Amino acid sequence: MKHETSCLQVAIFAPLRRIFSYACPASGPLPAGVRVRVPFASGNRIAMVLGMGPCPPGVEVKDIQAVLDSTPILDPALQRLIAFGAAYYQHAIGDVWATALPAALRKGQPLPDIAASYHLSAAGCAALQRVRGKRQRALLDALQTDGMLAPATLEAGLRPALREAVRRGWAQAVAAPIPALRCSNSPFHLHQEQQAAVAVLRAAQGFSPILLQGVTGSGKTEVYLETLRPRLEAGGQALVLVPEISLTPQLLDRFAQRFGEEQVAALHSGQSDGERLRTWAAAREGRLRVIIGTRSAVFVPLPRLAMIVVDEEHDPSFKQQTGWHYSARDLAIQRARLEGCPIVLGSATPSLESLHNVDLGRYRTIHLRQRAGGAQAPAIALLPLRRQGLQGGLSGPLLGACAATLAAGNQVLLFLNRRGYAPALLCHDCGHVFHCPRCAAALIWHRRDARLRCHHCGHEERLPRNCPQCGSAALISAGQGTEQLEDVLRERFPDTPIWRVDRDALRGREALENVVREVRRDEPAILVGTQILAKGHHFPAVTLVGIVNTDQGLFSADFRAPERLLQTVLQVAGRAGRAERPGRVLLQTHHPEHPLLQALLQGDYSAPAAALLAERVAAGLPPATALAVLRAEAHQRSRVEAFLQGAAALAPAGLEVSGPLPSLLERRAGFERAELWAQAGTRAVLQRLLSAWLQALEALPQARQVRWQIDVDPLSF
DNA sequence: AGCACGCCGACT
DNA sequence: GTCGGCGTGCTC
Ligand SMILES: [Zn+2]
Ligand SMILES: [Zn+2]
Repeated sequence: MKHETSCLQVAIFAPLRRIFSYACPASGPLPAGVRVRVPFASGNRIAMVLGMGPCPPGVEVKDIQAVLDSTPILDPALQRLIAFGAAYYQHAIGDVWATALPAALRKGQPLPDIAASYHLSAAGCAALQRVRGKRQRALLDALQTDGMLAPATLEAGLRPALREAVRRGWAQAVAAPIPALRCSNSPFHLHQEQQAAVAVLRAAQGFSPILLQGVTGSGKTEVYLETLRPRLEAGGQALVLVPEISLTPQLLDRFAQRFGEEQVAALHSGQSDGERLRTWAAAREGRLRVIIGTRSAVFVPLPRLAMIVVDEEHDPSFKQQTGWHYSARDLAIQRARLEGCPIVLGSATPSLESLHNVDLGRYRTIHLRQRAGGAQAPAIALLPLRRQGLQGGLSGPLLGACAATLAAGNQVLLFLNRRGYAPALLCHDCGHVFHCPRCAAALIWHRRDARLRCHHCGHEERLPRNCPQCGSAALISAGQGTEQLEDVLRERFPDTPIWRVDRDALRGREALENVVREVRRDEPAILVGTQILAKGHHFPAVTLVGIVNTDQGLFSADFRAPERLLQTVLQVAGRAGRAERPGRVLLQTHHPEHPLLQALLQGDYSAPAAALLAERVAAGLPPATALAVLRAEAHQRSRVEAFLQGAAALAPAGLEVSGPLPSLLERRAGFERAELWAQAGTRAVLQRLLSAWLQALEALPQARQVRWQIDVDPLSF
């Protein structure tokens, strides 16, 4: 029997809401943050050491199989961030660790020693004469000619050869020097607001969250660069988070030009495991000064972290939608708090959460209202739709405006957040609607490849010829998608190039870049697209923006829909126009009198956003209160119902629970889905109450009959 | 999450 | 008669 408090406490890299104990190794206790391989169930798994603790009573603990790290792979502040992330989002600690680490480390690969460079040893010189392997030969030659080689710069094919050469003693490790930082000066003259912003941001010390509200084209990136420069020159490192992979290349270019190619790196899920691991390890050793990355980059170790930037902080992509439902933006704020560094949240259309924090005095805020280069804000106007015939969802006036714009030699951008040809196909004779067999949703007609697809599960089928109900061949579509818009426009403007920009049209890596390059040639053209058009790329020759389906955002069951609409309209508007050719934005709507649209006409974000925030406060919704959703799914609706009823009954005093309510998508991939809403006055109180509640839920017998998960601060429903 | 065990449908 | 479908339960 082991001593009471002498067991290793370990988090298995799996979504298990418990900690497991193993015998303390004979060599002594291990520090928290070291990975181990442990026997588990019938096999073995990788796990993270959390510390020492009491041995479980009545269980024969096993010995660990291997210690994978000689020192903790994350510093104490990041370990605390992980612990916070598990506690706040009520998620299994082992899965949180696994999500936070690069895949290679999660799978148990060793942390590479990036600091080491290699040169040829005496034995290697001798071996040079007789070695025959092609790879080995090439490697030794390279070592001889270059004198010194860093694995990170070595072509991938030669890395195994290097490992082999080290093993045989032909190559010898030496600590490579960290390249010196050489900043170039800003090629721009900062306008007065930018200078003021930079002055405030440079002066920020310690934990200090600052919301940078800069209209599109106000030069936020230049403010980031100039703010970071002195901090980097003083030896610091910086973390820049962006919502999407597609936004990294442009930002990476700007940063590399200013701070040097070898000082800056991207980190995102589009990279290979090996590439991510090398970048991660180099950042950890202080060899990289700036990391630009998406969500999971918030966990990259940076020993001299001096500042965090979250760009486009309003973007919902910062919230992970599967597994551990964390918000990278919110964890970035927590990280800044734990590391005691300033954090800048930048956006032209800040989230109501951040605006609320400004109102409460938790964040400072800086405005950039001036556009660089004297560009004008686009004028916004409504196009009321009153019983007029629509052609493929486009009104006569909008088509007319398109024609006029093209005739003047300018470009048009039409925004419609719906892929496919039509969001539904139905029988003209009996009204039968084609539904997904596994989901409670209509199938989307993709006319280009004559298929019906479900956008919620993987289901797809050939376009049917007849109605399965009555046999009629008269099948008609309802509603419009981007494909249909494209067709209508081609017919109406046969001589104008039309670019469809959505996930279906953009097959392949470079597709978007190609379209952007073509469109920037400034010939008259029409861009039709989804969400993708709202992010990143600027189209200077676009002088007309049409929002085709405005009303989708006005009357949605999701209480965040109006906020999204407001942000999307202004973000899309920001893609267009330039100094000598200001843009204009037309919103098609059946509800021109709607207060949100009326407020939008001013072209400013602050006023309508403040109004939406006031509505949320009045309705007791986030960010005025804290919300979590408990979701459950099972093949039998009765099980879901029974679990959620049982859960509601167990809610601790103070936790306001409503439901069960059917989810917005009642059935997905054959699973019936429903949810409970749990609210509390503040996030801290919510966290405390949820912890108690979930502990009780785990003991609930009905819990084993369903798949359940908790989403704290949910963004989509 | 894996993985083993166990109990019912359509195959050699 | 088996092979394998996934529903259920467990992992220090
Ligand atoms: Zn029919
Ligand atoms: Zn489906």
